[in-house]
Amino acid sequence: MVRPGGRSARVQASVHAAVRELASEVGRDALTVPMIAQRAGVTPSTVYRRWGDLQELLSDVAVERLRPDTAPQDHGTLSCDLTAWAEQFLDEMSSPAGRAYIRDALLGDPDGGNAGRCSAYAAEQIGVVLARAAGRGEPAPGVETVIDQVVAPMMYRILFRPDGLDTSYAHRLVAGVLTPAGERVSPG
Amino acid sequence: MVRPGGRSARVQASVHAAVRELASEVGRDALTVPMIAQRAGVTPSTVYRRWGDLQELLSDVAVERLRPDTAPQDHGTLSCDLTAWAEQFLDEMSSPAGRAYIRDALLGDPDGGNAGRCSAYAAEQIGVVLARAAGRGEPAPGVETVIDQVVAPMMYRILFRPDGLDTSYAHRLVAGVLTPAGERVSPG
DNA sequence: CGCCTTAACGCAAACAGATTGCTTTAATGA
DNA sequence: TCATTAAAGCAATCTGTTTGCGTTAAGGCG
Repeated sequence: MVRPGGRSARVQASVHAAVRELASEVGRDALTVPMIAQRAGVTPSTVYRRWGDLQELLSDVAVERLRPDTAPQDHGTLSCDLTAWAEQFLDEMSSPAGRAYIRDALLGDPDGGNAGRCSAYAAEQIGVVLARAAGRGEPAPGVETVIDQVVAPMMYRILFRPDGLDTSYAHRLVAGVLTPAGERVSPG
Repeated sequence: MVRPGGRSARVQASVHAAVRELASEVGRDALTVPMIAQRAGVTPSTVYRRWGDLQELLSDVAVERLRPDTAPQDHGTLSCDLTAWAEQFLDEMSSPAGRAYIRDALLGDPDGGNAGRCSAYAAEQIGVVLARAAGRGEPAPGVETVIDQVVAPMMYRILFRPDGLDTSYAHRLVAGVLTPAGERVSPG
């Protein structure tokens, strides 16, 4: 029996808000469960019983913040749409805050559900862009292809090689996935 | 003034060994610093002073275990070499143990140094394979291209979508990076 | 509308891991 | 061998975590 409404919902909202507030006040690394509980007007045991530990709570909050709040903008062509989306994605995700959210989402995630949700967000956004292109009659790759050739390389570098990432890298990846291979140049 | 030898080295080796032993005995999630310290014949404060916290210690150990112990085998052609390497990489990294190591390496890694080291290991192995191909006179892509189109997609799926990964996925990725784009099929 | 069941929360005590000042050991260089 | 000092040991303290039990209130039902 799950109880999604009423007091439980208020506690969840209050705790999430407390995490966001305190993270911006004292910094993410200084967060503790008792501190969050006090700000949320809740006892620590409530947090531990619901989320298990600090990492799972942070993972929960991170996934919410990584959820796109709006559909990708329509620039008229697949190339422009994908480029703009990739540019924004890289920009947001490679920032210190973005990297912290990604790490948190991956971290406190025993069953992989939160990570899967993050990936689903990106896939959904890309799906919108590609469906739009199909509606225009433009030839377009599949969602999985874009994930493999655009999202995955950006995410890999964000996580494993944070240095030297810039807009032109996103541009090269998008160009690569849209360009017939003969004319392609190395994205390195 | 750093002291890499003598007692410090013994403590480091002893603690690392304790982590590996205990991880296989009681499971990674049950590890605690006091437990590790006792097994290593060391006081907890020593571990905290040297590694900061449990996550950084586990990150340290994880990176060591992710280091390849041998050069990629030579199968005679670039295609075979890369395929075999990618297959083994995916196999090792997508296992529960492999995923735990990757997560640990990413996790307790404030400055990104450990994650960078992991990426460098892969780049080095790929570099060997590609240099071998060049020695044979085979045409070969650059290391960065292979990382973008083979390593990154595998790692992305290991971290964000652990389901449905198999050998054929690695094969498709390698085929994709070695095949002139006109004849390419979608890797999805 | 009010009662019943029980999930979820509050409280507080007990526990365990993390931190720190001070002392002691031993690695390095002269 | 001696002087220096990084690193380890020890122990007290502090803070975060866990848990048993009583209380509150959400959701279901007559």
